[in-house]
Amino acid sequence: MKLSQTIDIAASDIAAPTDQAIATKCCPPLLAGRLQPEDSTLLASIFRVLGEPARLQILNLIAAQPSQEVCACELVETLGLAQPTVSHHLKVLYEAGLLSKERRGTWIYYRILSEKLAILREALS
Amino acid sequence: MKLSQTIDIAASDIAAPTDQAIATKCCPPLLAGRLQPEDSTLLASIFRVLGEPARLQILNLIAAQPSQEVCACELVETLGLAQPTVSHHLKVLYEAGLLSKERRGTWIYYRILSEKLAILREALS
DNA sequence: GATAAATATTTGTATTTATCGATATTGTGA
DNA sequence: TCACAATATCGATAAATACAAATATTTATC
Repeated sequence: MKLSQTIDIAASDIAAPTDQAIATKCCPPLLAGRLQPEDSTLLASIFRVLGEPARLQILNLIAAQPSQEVCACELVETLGLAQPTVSHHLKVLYEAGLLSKERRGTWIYYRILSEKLAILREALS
Repeated sequence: MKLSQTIDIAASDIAAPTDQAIATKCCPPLLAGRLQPEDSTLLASIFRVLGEPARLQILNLIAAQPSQEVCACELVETLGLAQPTVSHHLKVLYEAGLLSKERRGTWIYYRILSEKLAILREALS
């Protein structure tokens, strides 16, 4: 019998699920130096992920937990969105490198990857 | 005869052009405290503005100028986009409170409103 | 006022994306 | 293996938006 395993992986640490991968290091300065066109596309793709209220609420809900993590099932209840919709948003956040996922039995727990947020913060400095 | 006037106004300092106005103070903490649904919509609307490569390049171009400002005509040349498209992006940035505009004769110069960027940075902290 | 230049708006189209129902997949426990 | 629960994927639709051509507006200069 298989016991519950703990597998914690960030999307951007492994091979990207899609062709338009998002590099782990993508820290072009927005307000200093010259931003290359490719870098602007990369940065914009991350900001666009934050451009949805539901996704911001997901990040906020995770950050509000004492455990700093939340399982997908809780999100479905809290956000008032359909399960496929929540799953979609989690995937978008995950593939952007903003979340890590960790399976524990049937449940999957998501955590914030603060590195990516730090990159965005630096880009705004 | 009318001389060139200097009129420097930020979109969010005056009555909003559209119904979905963006408040000047909109600093709900993303990673601390509870984010209200309305706040998430407000924050997302600003992040969405940054979710376009052309708009990030506009901000970067302005920041790269020693004068910290740029006239719209330069942007059209540099970005390689049609003039209406650039005008549209400038309008989006302006109405989001990220840019201020200043008319000097025929030309209009745009500057970055760092306050809004600071709000976003705090939201990511 | 008339003309030319810079910027904004209008309008239409194509693309992207949020949403959800239906269905598939994965893991647990009996 | 079977049934159940959690999550992911598929397919379709509606809404948002980027883009540019055509046009309008604003401003400076004559």
